[in-house]
Amino acid sequence: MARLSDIIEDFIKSLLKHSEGELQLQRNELAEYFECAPSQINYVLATRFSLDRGYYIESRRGGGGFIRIVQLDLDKDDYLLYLINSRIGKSISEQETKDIVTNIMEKGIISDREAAIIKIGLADKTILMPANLRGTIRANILKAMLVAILRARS
Amino acid sequence: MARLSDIIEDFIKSLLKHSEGELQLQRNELAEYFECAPSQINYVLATRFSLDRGYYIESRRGGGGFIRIVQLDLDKDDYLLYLINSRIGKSISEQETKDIVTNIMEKGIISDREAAIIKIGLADKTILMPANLRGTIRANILKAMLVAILRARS
DNA sequence: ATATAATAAAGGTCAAAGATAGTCAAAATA
DNA sequence: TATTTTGACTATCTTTGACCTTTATTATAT
Repeated sequence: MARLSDIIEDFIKSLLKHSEGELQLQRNELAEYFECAPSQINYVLATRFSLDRGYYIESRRGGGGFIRIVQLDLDKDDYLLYLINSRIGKSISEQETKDIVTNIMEKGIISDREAAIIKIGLADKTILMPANLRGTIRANILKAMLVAILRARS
Repeated sequence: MARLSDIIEDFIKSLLKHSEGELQLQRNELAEYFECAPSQINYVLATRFSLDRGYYIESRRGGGGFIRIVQLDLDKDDYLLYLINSRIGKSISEQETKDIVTNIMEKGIISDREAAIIKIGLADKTILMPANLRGTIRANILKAMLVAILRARS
């Protein structure tokens, strides 16, 4: 028996195909269509449309609320993708971050100013948290920012 | 399904475009035009034409009363300093951050891509910490990034 | 004519109700 | 055991309406 989550995944992917990699839908509507709990939609999004898999989710609550799924334009040997999926991991130090950011600047992927913004924002001095948390926070933010760069390129 | 508040927002913005950044209107008239409660106009003004978004509202009650919406045009460096030294403070929400960042983008202080990097990096979803810490972390990072922008320009 | 009181004509505030989406952990299933 | 499904509870955003405040105009008294 095919799992419902997989069916929903396929459904969303077929919608994405017909909409140029960007799609907006309503959680409750979709849940009703598949006769499942609304939170199952969140489960599908979290497990099948994660950053690691090349998707980015935005949403809004309240009247007229929605969920937007953006399919990132993935080039298999994209260096940014490697950073996001393999290099950065769960936690990263300030020095490693600086090295990575300087590197993508030198490659011409980001500007001097973008590099400066990211480096100062993710410095130890800026993230005033216990060291163990700091590395995690930094990794999450850095990965998210690289996604923004990936997205802005196409 | 489209939010009425967004429609009213767009309407006001199109009026502003044709009137050089300053506009006077009557609350009840507008409410009647959109068939909504007059207080919804206040809601739109408060959420879409806030200071953070670069607008200033004046009004007057009684006979001949009006609401005036002024699109602010500020000195870039002064505004950045104001944000860093007064506006942001110890903690700031995701929505306020988005408003501010969108505003400085519209003013030409940062690029689209820089705005996207900052907004995605400082989203609730990115900083996965208890809500109280999140606001503090965000405020510190945002201020640091604005400093980088201030330094990199001029 | 002048001061004052009543009325009308705006706009403001706030909280409740309505509309979505998110989280988390227990229960079910593979 | 790991993954999936469900549901109770939470968070956020929008819409509405009852009640409040301010300003202008008109009526009244002196």
